Amino acid sequence: MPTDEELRDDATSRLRAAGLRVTAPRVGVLVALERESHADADTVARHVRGSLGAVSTQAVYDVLHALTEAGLLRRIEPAGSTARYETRVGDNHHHMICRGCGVIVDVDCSGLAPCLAPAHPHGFLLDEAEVTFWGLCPECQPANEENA
Amino acid sequence: MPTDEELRDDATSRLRAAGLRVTAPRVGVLVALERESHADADTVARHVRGSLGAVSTQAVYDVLHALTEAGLLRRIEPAGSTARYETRVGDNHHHMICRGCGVIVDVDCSGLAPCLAPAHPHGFLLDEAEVTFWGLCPECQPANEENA
DNA sequence: ACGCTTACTTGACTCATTCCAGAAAAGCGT
DNA sequence: ACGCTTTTCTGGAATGAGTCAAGTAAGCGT
Repeated sequence: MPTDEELRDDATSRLRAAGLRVTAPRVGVLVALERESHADADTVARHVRGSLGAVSTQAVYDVLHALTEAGLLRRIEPAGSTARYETRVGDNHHHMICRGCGVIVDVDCSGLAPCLAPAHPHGFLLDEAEVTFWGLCPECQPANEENA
Repeated sequence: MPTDEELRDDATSRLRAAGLRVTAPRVGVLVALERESHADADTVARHVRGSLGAVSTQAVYDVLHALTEAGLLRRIEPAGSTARYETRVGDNHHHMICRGCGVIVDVDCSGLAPCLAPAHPHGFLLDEAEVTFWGLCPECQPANEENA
């Protein structure tokens, strides 16, 4: 478990590497998402406020957009949920989402070539295959069986 | 191209088979989605009003929910778009979405077993793998190249 | 045809997110 | 350290998809 300082330093490096100014809200957002991946804008805002004090909602949305634009964040929009963000970018990994508690877990792509080539592309020029697995996490499986 | 009457009869049968009451808005919604698949609630409402006259927005939402619940419709929520509906249910097909014009095209699953089994399920009990292909449709490819 | 039950209407309302605009603050190259 | 430029703040308002609630209308089994 890295310290907050390590996370802040790392976030700072990434911001500079992307040619962006290093500001407290930006670093805070990156640290918050390292601590809790797949958080929504509101959750990120609460994390950032917890460590930095007052930060406007506006600033949080601005930062999330700017960092997503710069490729430092990836935005995902699972069905039935608000937009969520993660710091893991650059690889085309996928997600498993629990229908019970909503938890989102990263899944490596495992290089499934078939997933990138549908049987009939109909002339489409594809650049991404987004895969979302739906099911029940270990926590929610027993609870669900009892209800059934 | 089936006639409206054929579509209405077919929709009526499906409603009865599902044990649902046959009402004008319900039949209208099913016919609308046969005519234009992957339409959002607003588009469905406009179609239905075009053929039935006044139908409340609420009724459209109620019908879409009820029919989705009953398994007569499938709801998809692509990132950056509102919820969309289609009448093709029962098979686990996927979608290709054009980043240019937003058009959605069905893609057969082609039985890609790997897509249903991630490398590390982390104890999840999965019931669905949702695949969305992103790219440019044939129409939007030239336009995009010119801009580049 | 009757009446129970389900569906539809109306209108107010929530929620995430965006936009607006001016002022204040802060980063960073020199 | 200075000053230009970008970012953030205040805070108010608007948007658009979707929901809630209570009354009215309509389907359908008898």
